[in-house]
Amino acid sequence: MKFLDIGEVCAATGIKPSALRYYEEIGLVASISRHGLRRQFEPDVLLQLKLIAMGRIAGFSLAEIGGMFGRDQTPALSRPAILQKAADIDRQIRELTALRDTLRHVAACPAPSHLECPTFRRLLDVVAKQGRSRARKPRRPAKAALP
Amino acid sequence: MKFLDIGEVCAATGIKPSALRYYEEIGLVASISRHGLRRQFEPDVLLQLKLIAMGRIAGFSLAEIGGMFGRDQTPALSRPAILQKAADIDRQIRELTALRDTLRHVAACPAPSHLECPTFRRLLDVVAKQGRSRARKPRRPAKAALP
DNA sequence: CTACGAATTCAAGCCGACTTGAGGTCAAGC
DNA sequence: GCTTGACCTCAAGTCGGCTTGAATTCGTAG
Repeated sequence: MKFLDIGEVCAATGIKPSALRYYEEIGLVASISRHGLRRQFEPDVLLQLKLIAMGRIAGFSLAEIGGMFGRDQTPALSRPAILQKAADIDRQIRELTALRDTLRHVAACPAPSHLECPTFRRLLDVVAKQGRSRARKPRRPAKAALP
Repeated sequence: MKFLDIGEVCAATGIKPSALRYYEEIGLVASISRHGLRRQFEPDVLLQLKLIAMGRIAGFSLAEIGGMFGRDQTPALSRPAILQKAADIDRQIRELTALRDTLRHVAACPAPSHLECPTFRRLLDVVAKQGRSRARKPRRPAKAALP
């Protein structure tokens, strides 16, 4: 059984030990045993951490990520819920695309103030329309934080 | 001179007065005068706030957004720097696409544990390759919260 | 056998982005 | 002219996601 020492996991992923312990503390990953004090992980943890990194980049909280990919084999989220997440990401991709185009335009446009440039305003309108189409966000249920 | 009362701005954008004051405090937007105590804004602030919302969705911090689109007409960021941001967003889009595909696969795949599914692993590998090119600090976008 | 260095625990701290609460001010409507 | 309600200020609080620091425990190299 080749398990991975926490140090190896950190070296392989670039994640700090403290972060890894934190992930374990909140139940996002699990260490399988100890070597002395040192946590040992199954190699699969590397894939899980990759997944977690993906989720973070996509803007999901650790709690949401835990919900999407439960540590155990149970899917943890209903099929429709997962598809909803996928749709959310699609929307995010469209917005990012608009932002990217806007930035490229800003880099190219000679207008003195971008707010005066028609092309710029058009790009903003694109985003505005998408924003309008999406469902209303939670009415301050638990949180609205953005790190 | 038709200025917008803070209340109107909030109504138009869904942003809370407290958040708007915070944005002003950190120099992201500027109020132009007061009506009694009430802040008055130029109509352009609505576009600026749209821009800010875009940036937040894209995962940029308020500081970064302020750097990209300074309140005044000066571009605040060099042309290459802006293009670099655009390239970063392109990468982010690719990662989001991979995550979305992974989620859709998870919704469809019958394997007992996704870590055992070859398709799933292949998707992860796609992301892994991209991630290696440059580690990106994850930043959680704010969810729009209504009062 | 001892020293070393990496990992451990636990509590506390930090940053970003706001929100909340207490106490105050104001212009508009009756 | 008084009430009302939205806004004001300022300090403090919150939440997520870690990091840092102090004191400690190991396994391994020498």
